[in-house]
Amino acid sequence: MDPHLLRTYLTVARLASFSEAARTLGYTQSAVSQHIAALEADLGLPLLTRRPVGPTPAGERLLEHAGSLLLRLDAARADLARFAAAPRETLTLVAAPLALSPHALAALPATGVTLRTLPRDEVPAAVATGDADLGLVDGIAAPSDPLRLPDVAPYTARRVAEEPLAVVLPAGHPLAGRPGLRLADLVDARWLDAPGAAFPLDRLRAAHAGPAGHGFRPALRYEGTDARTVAALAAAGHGLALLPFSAAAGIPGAAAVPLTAPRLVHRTELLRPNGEPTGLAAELIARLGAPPPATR
Amino acid sequence: MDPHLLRTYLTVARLASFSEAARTLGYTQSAVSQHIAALEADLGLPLLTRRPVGPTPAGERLLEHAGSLLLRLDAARADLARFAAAPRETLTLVAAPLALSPHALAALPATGVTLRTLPRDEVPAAVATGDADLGLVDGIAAPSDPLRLPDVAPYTARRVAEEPLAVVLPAGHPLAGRPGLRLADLVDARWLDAPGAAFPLDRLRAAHAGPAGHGFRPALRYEGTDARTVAALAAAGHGLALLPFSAAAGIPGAAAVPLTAPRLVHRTELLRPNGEPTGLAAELIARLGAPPPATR
DNA sequence: GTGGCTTACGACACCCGTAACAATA
DNA sequence: TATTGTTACGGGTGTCGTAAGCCAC
Repeated sequence: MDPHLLRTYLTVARLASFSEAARTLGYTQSAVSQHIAALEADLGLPLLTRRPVGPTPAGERLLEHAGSLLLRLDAARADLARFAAAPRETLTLVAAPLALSPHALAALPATGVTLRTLPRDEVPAAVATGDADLGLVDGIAAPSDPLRLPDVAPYTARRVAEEPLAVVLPAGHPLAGRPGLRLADLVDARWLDAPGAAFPLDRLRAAHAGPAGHGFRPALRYEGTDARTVAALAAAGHGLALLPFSAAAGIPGAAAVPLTAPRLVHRTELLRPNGEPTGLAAELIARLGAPPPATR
Repeated sequence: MDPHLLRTYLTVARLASFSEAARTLGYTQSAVSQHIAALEADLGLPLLTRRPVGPTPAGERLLEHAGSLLLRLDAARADLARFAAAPRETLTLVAAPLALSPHALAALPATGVTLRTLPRDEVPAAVATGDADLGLVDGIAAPSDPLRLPDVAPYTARRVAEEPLAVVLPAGHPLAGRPGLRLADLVDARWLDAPGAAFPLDRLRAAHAGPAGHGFRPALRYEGTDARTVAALAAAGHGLALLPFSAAAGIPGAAAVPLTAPRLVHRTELLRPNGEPTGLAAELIARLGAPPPATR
């Protein structure tokens, strides 16, 4: 189970072709063929069907492991590389779309920071592999509960902000006048399916904690990352949306009704590699700073 | 960053000796020396001090990564090996001490099961690496909240039981008569430090969610895994203990007072490798079975 | 001087590329 | 027959063990 072999296996499975994978990796087809053969011999199992090329059941299983394995390997190398490198003048901050609260934006220093936004679940990996120095992620959690983040590497997460959640509905909606709404009352409604900008619907199903599987039927799907667009879509009656209150308020034609039950908040956390932060990173951490850190 | 090199690095760091590591791994000292040199050359950093042998700061960092990396590698290999192996007649179940509720014990089939108990945080690794086929872990969580388990490998966790928590105090204790107790009122008390049988004290500090760091001062330390002993120690006045109600009740000289705030339960989950369970495992899962599974 | 890590060197295995082969569409 | 994966073979690289050096106690 040499990482090289895993990497070629992953590439072959992704591209569904030995020759394409060879081109991508800078090997000959022959070498790729030998890699796969070696892996199959090592594990004693066929991993790929040939012609057409695709993973066998065992291969599917290996795919689940190989990705995170290689990711962690990259993360380890990047973490050690940071140790050797001289402290840099500039710094990259990646953020999930909804993690950029006005407060966070105001806290950015004038110069030296590059900001990039990424889908929510790619942020931890970006920080782990050193693609970014710091990351802002958001999510739904019980008040003062840490987010559940994938542990692709040992990093430190620190609370940056918590704010209430709001359900966005058209201003004319029968429930729009309510002072608060309960998730349980909205299980059967149509919801905007906007995993990039709002939250994946199965996240809502999990939060609802009812009998799993059903409810929260998807209406229109939106693949962008702009929360304002989601709110506007909700205002136009394309489906409900759950957003942090600050992102939901002030949309023309929309009503933002606080979510009262279950007791959940929109939380954002700052991710950074373990260890002492360098100059500019330390400054940014302090500016965004908030309560005590929790290492994982 | 060949896994072999990581393995020898880990061994050398653990044993603080090149020659000992060589004996353990079946290499010569020379080979070990070359491994370390190769790793240091690859990363461009010194990882170990010689004479005495110990990790440098960068080496410390690598240790954090290397362990889980190799664990995941083992887990992947074990998972694939299961695919090749014939379904077995016998099955190993590992359980954390407090995860064995009377209900769970009653559900075990008459034959074919080997039961082993392990410290709480070794259970997921045991299931991942195939040392065990199924695992029972317990922990403290908000009602109907899944446990926070380390994701050493892709496995499936399924709720088996939830029950209230109780504070155990001596029968004569001033608070013993109360109908319920709040964790906040007990921050300044002395607590038994019994991470094996009860819960690590920093777990309590986290649950309390107050200003981190202090509170829940440790009294006597108990390193065994017997909950009954912990309860008896609490009865004898050696410090408070938090236990699942069923484990806390019925101890002579002890009062078990339900914990009322924060709203927490003792939850136990069944861990199994992803994929279709085989015959005997499927039976056990069904017997212990409860509500819907959640894959991670 | 002894124990323990490093370096030099040689044998062997492994890995990749070239090239001939096989199988599928 | 064209394309794509497999197999055979040869050269280069890497890895391990033996043995000699080096350094600290």
